[in-house]
Amino acid sequence: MDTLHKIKTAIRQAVGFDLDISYPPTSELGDLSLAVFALAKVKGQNQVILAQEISQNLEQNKKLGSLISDVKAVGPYVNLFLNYTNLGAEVLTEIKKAKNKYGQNDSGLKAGVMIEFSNGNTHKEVHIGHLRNICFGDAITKLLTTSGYKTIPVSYINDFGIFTAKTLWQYQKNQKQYQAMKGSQGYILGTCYKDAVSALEGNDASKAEVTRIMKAIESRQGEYYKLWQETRLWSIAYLKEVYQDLGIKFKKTFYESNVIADGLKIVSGLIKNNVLVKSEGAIIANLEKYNLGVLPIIRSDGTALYPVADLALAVKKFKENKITESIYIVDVRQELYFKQLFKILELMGYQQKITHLAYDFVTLPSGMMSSRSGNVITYRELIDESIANAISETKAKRADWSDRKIKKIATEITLSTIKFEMLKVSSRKTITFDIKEALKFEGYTATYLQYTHARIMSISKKSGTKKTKADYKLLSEPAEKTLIMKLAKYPETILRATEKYDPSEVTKYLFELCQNFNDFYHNVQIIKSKTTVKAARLELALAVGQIIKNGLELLGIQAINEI
RNA sequence: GCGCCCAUAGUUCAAUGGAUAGAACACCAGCCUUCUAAGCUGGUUACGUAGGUCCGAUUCCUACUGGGCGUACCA
Repeated sequence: MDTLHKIKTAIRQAVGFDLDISYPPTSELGDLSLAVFALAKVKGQNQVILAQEISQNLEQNKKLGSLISDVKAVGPYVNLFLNYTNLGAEVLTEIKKAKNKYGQNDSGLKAGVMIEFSNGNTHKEVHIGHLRNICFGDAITKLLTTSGYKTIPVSYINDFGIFTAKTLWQYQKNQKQYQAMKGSQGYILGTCYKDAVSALEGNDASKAEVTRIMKAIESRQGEYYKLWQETRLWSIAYLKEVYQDLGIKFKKTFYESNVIADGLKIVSGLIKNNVLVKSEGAIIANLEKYNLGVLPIIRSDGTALYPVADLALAVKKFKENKITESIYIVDVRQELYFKQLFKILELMGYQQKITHLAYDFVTLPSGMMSSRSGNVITYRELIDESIANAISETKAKRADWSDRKIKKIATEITLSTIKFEMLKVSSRKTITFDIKEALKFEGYTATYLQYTHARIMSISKKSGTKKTKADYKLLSEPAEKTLIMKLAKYPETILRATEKYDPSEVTKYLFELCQNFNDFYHNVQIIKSKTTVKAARLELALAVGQIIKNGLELLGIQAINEI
C-alpha cells in the first residue's frame, strides 16, 4: 500500500466512518480535507459542530501524531496538515526502492484481459484517426498491466472488406501510374484507395465491377485473388512499419481473411437456430425486440459483411486464450454495432465479459475527415511534417549539436508529441486536430515534460558523485512540500486512470508535476546549496525524474535524457 | 423521425454534488556573468437557455436551443 493510502486509511479508522477524503483548494487550508456532510446527515448533527468535534478527536489521537502535524475545522470541513518530514522520507524512500515499479498496484488480480485495438485495414490509408486508436489502446494496455492485469494486446487487420476490391479496381486500371509513385507500396495503396472512392462516386457501372472483384477475391481463385494476395502483403508490411515507428507491440495478430470461413459456419448454424433470418434477400439479425434494430450479416449478392468475421473472432478469442474479459477499442460511432454483435454472442450462449471501449474520433479544424472529400491527414504526412518542424526547432536551439543528434532527438520529440496529443484529451471528447497547435513545444505538451525530465537528468549529471545521506527534514520549502505531496499522489492517480480507462488523468498529472518541479527549480538552489541540503534536494529531483519516466512509460512514451 | 454524445475564457481543454470554476495557447509587460529561457513571474477574459431535486448543482433530472454521430446490405 502506498504512503498516502496508508495515511488516509489511518484517518478513516480514527474517525470511524468512511468519510470522503479530498484535497483542499489551496495548500494554506491544509493537505487533506474531510467533508463531514454525509456523516452529519447520518448522525442528524450540525455540520460545523461535527467538524469541530472530529477535529478535536483527531488532534488528540496519538496514533496519528507521526502522520499529522495539525488539524483545523473550517466550517463543514476538517482540514489536516501532514507531517512532511515523515511523508517526504516515506515517499522518497519508496520511490528510490521501487524505481520503475512505483505506482504499480495489484487491483487487477492477474485476470486475463484481451485488448483488441489498432483497427488496421489493408488497401487503405493510415490516418490520424487510426493514430488515436493505437495510442489509446496502447496506453490502456499499459495501464491495465501496471494495475495487475494479465494483458494480451492484439491487432485485428481487416483485409477482406469491400474496400480491398475498390482499391484493386482502381489499381488495376492505373497500374503504371501507381507503380511510378514514390514511397512504400503500402502507402501507395492508401492513395489508390482515396482515388477509388472519388472515382466510384455516383458511378453505378463501376460499382458493379467492384462487386465482381469482391466475389472473385472471396472465391480465392483467379487474377484478382492473386493481386489481392500480393497487395495485401504490401499493406501488412506498411502497418508493421507504423507499429514499429510507434513502438507498439502486439502479442497476436488476427486477419479477417483467416477467420471468415469459421464465421460462415457460425452463420449457417445461427440461421438454423433462427437467430439469423433472411430478409429482403440478405441475411440479417433482427434485434428490434432488444431495441437494437437490424444488423445485416450477408449481402443480398451473397458476399459477407463485417460481422461474419467478427463473430468467429470473438469465439476464437475465448477458445484459444485464458481470458476473463475481451475488450474492443473502437471509436464511438460503432457503439450500436458492438451492442448488436454482443447481443448475438449472448444469444449464442456466451456469458463472458465483453466490453466495447469507445473513444471519440479525430476531426480537423476544416471538418470531419473523409476519404471522399480528401480531407484527411495521413500518418505519413503528419510524421514527415512534424519531424521536419522538430528538426528546425532543435537546430535553432541547439546550434552545437551534430545533425545526427538533432535528428535523433527531433524524432523522439515528434513521437512523444503525437502520442501525448492523442492522449491528453479525455476519450469521450472529439479531438479537433490542429497540426499547427500540435507542432508547438510550449505549455501542456510532451516537450514540456521531456524538457523537465532532461533538466533533471542534467542536474543529476552535474551534481557530482559524492554521496551524502539525505536528511528529509531539510525539505521544508513550500515548493518542496508541494512536490512531495504531488509524488505521493502518483499511485492513486494511476489507479483512477485505470478504473476510468482514462490516460488523460496521467497526462494531466505529469504536467502538473512538472509545473511543480519547475517552480521548485526556479525558487530553490539544488547543486549550490550546502551538502546536506543538496543531498535531500537532489533526491527529491531524482524522484520527480523517476515519476516522469514512469508516467510517460504508461503513455507509451520514452523519457528523453537530453533535449 | 428515433437513439447516443457534446456545449465552460478569443481558441483548445480541466474540474469524485462541496470551499475563491483551473490550465495551456494567443496577447501585453518583465526575468539568463547563477543547476537546460523548449523555462519562470505578473496582467485581461468563461459555466448555451429555462425549470426541477438537494443544506449545497458546472456536475444529477426534464424541456428547449445549437453542434456531432449513428440508425439494413460501409467498417
